[in-house]
Amino acid sequence: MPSVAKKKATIYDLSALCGASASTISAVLNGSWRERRIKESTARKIQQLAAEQGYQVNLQARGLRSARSGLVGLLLPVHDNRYFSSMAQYFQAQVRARGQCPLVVSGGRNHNEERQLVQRLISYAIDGLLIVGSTNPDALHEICENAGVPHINIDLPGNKTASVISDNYQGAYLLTQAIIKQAQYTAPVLANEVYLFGGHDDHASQERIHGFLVAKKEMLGESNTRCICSTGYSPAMTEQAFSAFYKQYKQLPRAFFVNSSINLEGLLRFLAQYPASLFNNLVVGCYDYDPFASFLPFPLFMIRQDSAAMIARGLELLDTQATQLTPTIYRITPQLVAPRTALTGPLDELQSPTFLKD
Amino acid sequence: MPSVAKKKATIYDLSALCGASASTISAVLNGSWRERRIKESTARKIQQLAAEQGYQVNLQARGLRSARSGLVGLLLPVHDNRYFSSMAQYFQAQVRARGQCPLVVSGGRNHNEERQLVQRLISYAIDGLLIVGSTNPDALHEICENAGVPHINIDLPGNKTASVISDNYQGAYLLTQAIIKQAQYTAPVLANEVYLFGGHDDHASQERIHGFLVAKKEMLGESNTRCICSTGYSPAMTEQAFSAFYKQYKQLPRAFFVNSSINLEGLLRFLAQYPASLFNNLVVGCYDYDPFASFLPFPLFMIRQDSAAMIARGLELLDTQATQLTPTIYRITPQLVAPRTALTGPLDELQSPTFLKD
DNA sequence: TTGAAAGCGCTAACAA
DNA sequence: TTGTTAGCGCTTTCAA
Repeated sequence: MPSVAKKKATIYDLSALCGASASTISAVLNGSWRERRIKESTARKIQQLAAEQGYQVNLQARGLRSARSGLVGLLLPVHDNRYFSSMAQYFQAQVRARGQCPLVVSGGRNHNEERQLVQRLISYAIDGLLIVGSTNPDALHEICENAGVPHINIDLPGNKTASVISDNYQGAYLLTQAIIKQAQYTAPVLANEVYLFGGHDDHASQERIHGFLVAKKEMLGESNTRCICSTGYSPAMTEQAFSAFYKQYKQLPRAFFVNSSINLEGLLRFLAQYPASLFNNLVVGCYDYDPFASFLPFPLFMIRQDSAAMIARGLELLDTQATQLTPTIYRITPQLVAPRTALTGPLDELQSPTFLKD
Repeated sequence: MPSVAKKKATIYDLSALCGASASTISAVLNGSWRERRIKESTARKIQQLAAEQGYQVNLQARGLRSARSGLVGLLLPVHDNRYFSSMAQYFQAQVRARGQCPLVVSGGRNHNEERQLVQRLISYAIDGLLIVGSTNPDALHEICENAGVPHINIDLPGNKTASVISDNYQGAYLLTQAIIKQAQYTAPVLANEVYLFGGHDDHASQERIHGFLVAKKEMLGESNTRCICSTGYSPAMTEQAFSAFYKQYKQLPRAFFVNSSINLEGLLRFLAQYPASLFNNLVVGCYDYDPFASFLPFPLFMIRQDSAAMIARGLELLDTQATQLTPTIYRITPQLVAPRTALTGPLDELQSPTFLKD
């Protein structure tokens, strides 16, 4: 660097410049000056001086002294996904509005990685943590609990602290009804022609499978097989699942339910290997919403989970967190989205940027 | 909390427990013990003790003392976008691999917000910052420079520090060629039937417009109008742009180039208002890649920018940052993606999670 | 090979 | 209404 970085001003520098003591400066600059009964005029003077000098608090020092950092953590499974990244978007806005700083990390659905990240965040003295979609939230709970860090589970519930989740049963029920009805427009549908792809051993999947089975039974009666194909949480593994199915049955099911947009991506990888004309009559449901997916060339019903509400509720709960014997699970109602629907999202709430003028 | 958080162990607690001094403990626990010529056996002993006691460094204290935090910042325009969120994904992985902690924030393309965020990050003593897609990177440069924080521009270049950008001219040239060729399969194409939607006054847009115009001229000759429609950076504004075009011409262009996936979302909002059959012959190019968009029911060519390479180069440069009179701009070649193509992404590099077993 | 001591920049009692 | 003082938990000379 050419102009070597000027050493940053401290409250002592300001103190030397204006004669007030460091503690007065501190109080003025951190907003506690009214309680400290500091004269309005001194406060103004100091604020002006600070501005002139380009003073910036050292938040590490403040955090060290006060044992809180102003950082609020969001632990996601992955960034690269519309559902989770919209959570990040809302989280960032809401945390900033509270005057804190968002710290968004992703653990790649790897439990070890998640543990390490949480440890790390705690080492930075985060003031709170939202844990999204962890497959072992209770282990993370122990870590947070030991460190006295308030934390809430989002999307996948735990048994040790409050959780905010999508109403997976309800969403799956609606989604299943929708795809069956759609398939029935073409021809009557049999119970064993409707499948679910996904279904791991986590809570969300259980509930979705339940909703799927109930809706199916109500509309089509009992089937002799469960019609559930396990995929993984990656596009590649999902592609394999579809390939395997296709190899065995020489076709895809009349209608099927896909557990998330990540799985849906796997379906596309599968489809890409064949001419588009081969799968003309697909009817698909996806438990996730993606604006582009909604316009795919087959009827695709989706569920949009209300990530704004989930984040808002999660942040609220961080403040009120009282440990209960049986921690509450808050269910947030998701929305069924018909094919060819372009919903608005978090980006629509951004301020109009300056280039609007032209 | 029921079991009130045990006060966290400090190096002094460990010191009391094992008789070694705080400075010895410190050296052992931060890895500098070999240089300090501490006996292997004492080191082992202390490490074991620390593990037993569940000791965790206080990174605020370490940071305060050593004037670095181990935090590396990534400032994005928005989270909720495949291009930027894939950057976040790669960034997180690479920063973690370097033993540091990623701090991803988004400024919503609002310059004030960006300034505040950068100030904030600096207050946390970040060790470096990648500035992605800022419309005024040079103003942010001043702030970082004053604080002595190494920083690199990504995606949109600045004049004050090195920048890593997509080769926008080349990408736009290829994309334009592709959509014109595609449209020509149906019938000959005139120069004024091919449009570009997007085009703000930033560097990337300029270069893309240039590539678009050159490719068009080469293939179709000069046209009497420029065929460029300004949209904003939001889906809503883009929808308006398409509506306005449609109102005026009663149709969309034979082939057109859309500046980003955010603009493409605006196109879908427009399309959603009409029956699908009305726009059967669209040929579209999008300067961004989205796996779902690739399977839309019209030929959609896309450009995938190499976010992995951009982030990797950016992080490399952070280490070597020497201010130059004319800071270098590194261009990263993007990839033309044919319709119906499902590329792999950052999620494919994640470790296989444990539930693979079933 | 280790320990003692000073101090990073801030906040919060306690005095004045 | 303001100043003095003692740390927060760590790193880093300097001594031993």
